[in-house]
Amino acid sequence: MQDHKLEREMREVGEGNDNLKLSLVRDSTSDEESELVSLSLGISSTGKHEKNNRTEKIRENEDLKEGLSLGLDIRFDPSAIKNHSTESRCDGERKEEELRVIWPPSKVLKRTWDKSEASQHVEVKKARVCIRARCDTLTMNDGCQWRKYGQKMAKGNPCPRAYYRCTVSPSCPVKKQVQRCAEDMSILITTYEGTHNHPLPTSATTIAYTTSAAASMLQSPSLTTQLGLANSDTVPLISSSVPCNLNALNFTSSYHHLSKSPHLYFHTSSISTSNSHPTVTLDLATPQTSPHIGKFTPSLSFIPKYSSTNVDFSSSTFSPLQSSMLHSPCYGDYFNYGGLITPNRNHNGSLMNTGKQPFLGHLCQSNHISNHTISKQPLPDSIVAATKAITAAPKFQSAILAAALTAYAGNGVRENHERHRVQRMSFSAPSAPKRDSVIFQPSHASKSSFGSSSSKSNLFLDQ
DNA sequence: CGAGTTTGACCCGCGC
DNA sequence: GCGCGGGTCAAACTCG
Repeated sequence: MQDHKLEREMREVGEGNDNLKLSLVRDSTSDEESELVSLSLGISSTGKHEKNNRTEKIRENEDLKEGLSLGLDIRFDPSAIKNHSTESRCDGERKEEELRVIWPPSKVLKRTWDKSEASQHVEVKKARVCIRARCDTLTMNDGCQWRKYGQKMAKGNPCPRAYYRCTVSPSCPVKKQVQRCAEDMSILITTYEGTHNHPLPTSATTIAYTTSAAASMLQSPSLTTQLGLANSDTVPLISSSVPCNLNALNFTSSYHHLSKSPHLYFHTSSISTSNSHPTVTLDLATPQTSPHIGKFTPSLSFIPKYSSTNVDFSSSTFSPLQSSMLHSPCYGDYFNYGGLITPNRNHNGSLMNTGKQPFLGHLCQSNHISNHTISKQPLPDSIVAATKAITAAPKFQSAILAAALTAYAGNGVRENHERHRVQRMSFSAPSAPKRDSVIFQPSHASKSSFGSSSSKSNLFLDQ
């Protein structure tokens, strides 16, 4: 019930802005299946803690009644959206503020780095989300600000593991580990742990949403039972094909009537509970053939709200993730489909480049991406430049990542979507010679794609 | 000079 | 109990 309300309000938010079309649709069946979603923390993979988990599950289900609850003790506050829908929808800053996800801590935290307090967060510490993605930079730009506090050589990997803390708030306990994959140095393995206890920029919430959603899946006893995680195995979700109804991951944009399948298939992800930290791994770097769509799976489905033959993002229905991602002040600067590409700036007006990647100076000048340019007039120079701008954007990688993660959730409903007019944004398989390529591939009516790499960027247009 | 990074030392949990 | 490895601390260093 509340989900439907949220859905309606989210859509209203989108319709209030010409460039923002939201479509958060909860399937009518999801009310039933939401019972299967447990957001309990500190899930144990073994049966001996099952009793505790059950207690936690009951507690968490009670929490669910109060609002959408994400894993890792994250609370999604629908009231913020409600407020948004009832107030001004034109004020960009206000929208940004209101669309920020407030993640209140389970308790007010002082700096949790000291050991005495760290012990109080053992449970929170247990759930981790590991993201494997091809990335040429030192770290993925996920929208958050991080401070490196350590580096260590890990056994069996020639590449050092770096430790970062979130510095958005001095009391934020969130940490991440970054390490290159030993087998493939182009793959960056980022492991997130903990819960932000402060408002996040929208661009950061994309990752936070998805990782926490994945964590919530990990923490679902029902799911773990289905997957046989009680045996402390790593379970490839691609082979399990277990329907995963994730409240948090169910942000896949769709029309209500299309959203009949609440099933999510994580084709290249896995859950591991073999160590002290139950970890869900979202593998965005491994190409795999999906039984559902027959090609590399990370693809993002869009349903054009209006008949669209262009790559018109503003007229497509995005999930909240996608919308916030693409229309946030951060992305908006780069992803301003009809506007000037300028570097991101943080709240203080200073340049945001948390990943330390150098901005491409020329890209900060007068490169434009317009709907018209993208969809109608292939202009190689400007397009290439624009593509570079997009891919050089400090937040873009997180956009890609979030979109890809969202895409996982979207795969389950794709089959339905494709009976209709579906625009699809897909992320190319790394089998391509160039890495980090991104393909926006609207199906049927139109097709266009961005491609980029560390060495060269290309934009392919195919009307 | 302040903020962020580097890096060796230290702590702690776990397996043997 | 011991050793190993992961994780963290904090002084030194770098950079803007």
